[in-house]
Amino acid sequence: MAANDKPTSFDIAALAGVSQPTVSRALRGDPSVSMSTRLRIEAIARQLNYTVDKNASALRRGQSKTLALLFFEDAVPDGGSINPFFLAMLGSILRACAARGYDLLTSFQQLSSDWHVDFEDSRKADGLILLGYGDYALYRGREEQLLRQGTHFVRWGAVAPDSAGRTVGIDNFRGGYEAGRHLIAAGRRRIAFIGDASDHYPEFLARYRGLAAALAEAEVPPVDGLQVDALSRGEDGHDAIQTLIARGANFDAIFAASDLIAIGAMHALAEAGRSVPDDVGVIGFDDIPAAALSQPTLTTIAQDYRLAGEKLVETLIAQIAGRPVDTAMLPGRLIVRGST
Amino acid sequence: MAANDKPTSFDIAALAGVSQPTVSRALRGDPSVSMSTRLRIEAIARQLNYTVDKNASALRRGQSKTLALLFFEDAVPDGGSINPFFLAMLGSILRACAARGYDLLTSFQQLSSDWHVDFEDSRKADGLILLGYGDYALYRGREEQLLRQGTHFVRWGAVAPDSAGRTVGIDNFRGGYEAGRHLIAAGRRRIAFIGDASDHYPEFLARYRGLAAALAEAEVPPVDGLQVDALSRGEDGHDAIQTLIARGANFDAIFAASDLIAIGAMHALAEAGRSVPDDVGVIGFDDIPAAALSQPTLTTIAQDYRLAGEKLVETLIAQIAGRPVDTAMLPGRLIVRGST
DNA sequence: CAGCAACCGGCATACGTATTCACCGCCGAG
DNA sequence: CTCGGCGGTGAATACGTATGCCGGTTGCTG
Repeated sequence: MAANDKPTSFDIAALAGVSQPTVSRALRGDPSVSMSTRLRIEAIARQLNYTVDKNASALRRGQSKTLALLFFEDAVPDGGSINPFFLAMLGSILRACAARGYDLLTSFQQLSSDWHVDFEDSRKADGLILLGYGDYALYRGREEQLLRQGTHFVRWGAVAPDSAGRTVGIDNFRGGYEAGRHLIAAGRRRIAFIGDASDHYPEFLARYRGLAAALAEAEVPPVDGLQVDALSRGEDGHDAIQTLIARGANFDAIFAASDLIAIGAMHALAEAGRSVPDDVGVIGFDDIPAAALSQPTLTTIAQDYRLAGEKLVETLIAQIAGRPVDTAMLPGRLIVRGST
Repeated sequence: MAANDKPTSFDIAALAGVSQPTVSRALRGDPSVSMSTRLRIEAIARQLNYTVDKNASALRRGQSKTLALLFFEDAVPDGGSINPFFLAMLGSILRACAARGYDLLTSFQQLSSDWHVDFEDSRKADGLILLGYGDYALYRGREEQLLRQGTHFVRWGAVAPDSAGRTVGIDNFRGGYEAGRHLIAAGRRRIAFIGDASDHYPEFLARYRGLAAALAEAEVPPVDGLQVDALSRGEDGHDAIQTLIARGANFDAIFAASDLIAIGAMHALAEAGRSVPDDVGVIGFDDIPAAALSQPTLTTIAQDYRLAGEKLVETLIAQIAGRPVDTAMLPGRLIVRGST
């Protein structure tokens, strides 16, 4: 070994007086290596600062102990920032991976782009985690391609019955229902929903349906004209409120499909001179960090991103290992703050 | 090739009637392959959905076309969330990597832990990006180890003269100075600084010194007792304000070392019945997304994370390629919003 | 004392790509 | 006509690890 090269298992072997395969076995904890040999090898390895060459290892074993995280964004203005909720998920996914000895590759994808999905193809990753709100129709097709190729993946999103074991998501319907109940219990009767309620965004749609169910249950008569489309940015929420007001809509509460929308909406309400929560109650969805920082602080349905990341990783790894997996539906949790 | 296996360069070669090395050369754009052969090979590769096995490629070439991003956190409460500013940086780093054909591995590190810094050691990455506020003393030593090992890395942080080419950072002193000038121009005279001003956090310290310089320049007499330590969380800012008030300190403006701190501080001010910006002006640092969403919206010194990510990646890649690099100092930009 | 099992560990090789070197044929110059 | 050169390609091999298979040693049993 030249003094400057990274040591290889051959170097260790030479120093330990054994063969290279024995080094490999010893370091991987193979029981067919005696304790004393293992200890000797480990000591030398530590001393030389040896680490397994993951490329060679991955090449030989056919798996890389790496997962890839793909963020999707609908139309990213090029400097645009990512929805904080997904960033929070990133954190918990990272931890879950680390706990299981996996590394994580991260990547952005435009929904419209080709996502060559090079990662598993090129064997850099053993599986894919798909994350992002976005027009469902757009990646429906890609997903089928992944299935055809036998790629391992899990998606965060609306849990559909047809994607068994490949989706982990929150119970959006239930979340919407809880939000509705909370507002109704607070005496609100004319509740507006801000968010796309088409099947292009199945998660938002489920939240809307949950709200509708709560209203029906409480026998609150539905009011027309209280739903406004909005995607996920704060500006969208802001604009939606202006639309409502321009329509002359009469509302005493807002259920926003995401916290970003809700916060944008609160700004618009403040500009319009409506007080939150006195005139209008506002509830969001996600529980992003900014929800606790806004003024007033935002009541919301928290998605447990810690559990979510955990579940995503666990499900994916099980799938890779060929273990049976079942679709996971996680609970949302109502967090009452100042806005209601 | 068994029908179900991923195709290799040998499969392409057989179909194209050439040898495997020719396939490798053709796909890598080596000019020694004739145009007609190249086109034939490319067509077949596309048809078979062939992608280069990155593990084999990395093993053979000794580089992986992958960078690793290491987040540092001082003391992470296990579910804790990451400073949004760094998450924003993550986004821009991702884009910069993608633009240059690099993948990005992401990882958390506790400052106290061993960061075996396995990534470059184990050849999964060609270089490291170090990101995080944190007690400088704690990773000083590790950095020297990296240098000894010849690891390629760049750090985001205070640009020190002794770490030539390995640090990219914002001009914290200048940022603090601008913040001070802005507050003074607004008629503030008793400006409190919230943030650690010891050399354990050189970035915060530089911001503080910038403020001091602005005060001196304007011949505003310094006031004692207007600096309170705070790390980076919102609660720290909140507590710091309470400390100030408990001290009976008389202040008309706050310069917080980070936006999170500033937002926490604004909450504490609201609780204490002080109006922002009427009674107290508040300015932060970073320009995290929540700064535009808080109420009132927060005046701050923006760090251009887009440029920052770009610079980090560019510097690191240059270093890997053996090109000379120089330390980069980026400008901050004052963004005036509602809090001043 | 022979036979056998359990235990350890070595030999050979496979993983898929990139690169070095050698080779062949062809063309133009001398 | 010969030779040098060059464009284009193939053969061989290296990268570092993991693993199937097999052989040797030890200790125990009958």
